Amino acid sequence: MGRPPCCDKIGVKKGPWTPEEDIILVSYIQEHGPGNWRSVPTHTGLRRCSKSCRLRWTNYLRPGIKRGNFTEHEEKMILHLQALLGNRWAAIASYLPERTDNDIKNYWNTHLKKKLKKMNDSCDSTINNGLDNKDFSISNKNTTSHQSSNSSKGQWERRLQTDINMAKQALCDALSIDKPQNPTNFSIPDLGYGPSSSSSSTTTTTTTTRNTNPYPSGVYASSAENIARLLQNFMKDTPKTSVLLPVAATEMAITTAASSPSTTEGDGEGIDHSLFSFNSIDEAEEKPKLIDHDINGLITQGSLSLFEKWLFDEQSHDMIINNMSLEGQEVLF
DNA sequence: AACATAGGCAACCGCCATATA
DNA sequence: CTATATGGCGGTTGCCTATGT
Repeated sequence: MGRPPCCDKIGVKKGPWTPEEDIILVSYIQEHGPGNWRSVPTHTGLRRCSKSCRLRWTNYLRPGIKRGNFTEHEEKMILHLQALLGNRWAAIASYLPERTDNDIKNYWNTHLKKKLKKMNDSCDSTINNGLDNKDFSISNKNTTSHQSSNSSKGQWERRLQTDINMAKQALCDALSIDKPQNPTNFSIPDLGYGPSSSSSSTTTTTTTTRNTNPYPSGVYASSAENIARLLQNFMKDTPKTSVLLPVAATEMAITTAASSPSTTEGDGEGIDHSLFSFNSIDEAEEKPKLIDHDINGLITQGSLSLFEKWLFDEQSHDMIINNMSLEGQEVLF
């Protein structure tokens, strides 16, 4: 009955991953592609649970992951998406392909939550000084409700559904406007976002890329230097180690360090398993993820792209956030 | 300089939906 | 159809580092 166990729990190693383990995992995935995690520990000899391997790959080793400080734009997007989607970090991360859900979640918990709390506190004091807090903004409502540990999942889901429906309504309104090509002209009254008259001027380079398509073909190829960095650290940390460095991984480090990302697709099952052959795999995995999990059935694909454009447009974003009816705390940033 | 505390982050845990035998 | 494993996700923990006393 059922499937065989992925790994025996006995002898499974826990805790931080060593560079050696990372390299073994990376080279294995480079050869076989991500997925089929159950076979990873047995084939690599890693004494890790398959789940742990998958997590390590998706959260740290996967090419294209951007680490370090979040930009102001990313921060705004997270705030906005969190207000819209709640703590659905994977869904939020799908809009920030360079960031992992874990990263976003951590950033939210360590930075943004405090920031919001601060703002809410100041807002509360403002409200107590004369404003009626019955009709609080949607942003605050959502934030507090999603964060509230007491709120049931059912409530949360209903709220999310309401939010999405409102966004959908707003999109329908926007699409009936004369110039649907210009997503920044959306007005989202139900969300408390004021009408926009801002032009869709250019955004940052990364944003521009994502504006056109949230999942550009080269998104993972764009920064695989974390693998190279890993190898560098590995070399630095264990200069005398005689661990057999997989050829593929070495080539990859050299390739990523030296060359710009390849834009060619590569033969999915080819012999040349370059690092960038992951692109097609990841891309194929991520694209439907967004549509299936987030707004599927609510927004058509055409509308979705407009929605995303709107979402990714920094200008409109600034406007939106500034117009979020935060009842006396408009100045968020 | 030594200790205490707080913050950040990687990794684990547990649940759920889905796949599979 | 049932039982069980897998993959995915969000919540939480615990270690490490930075900062304060």
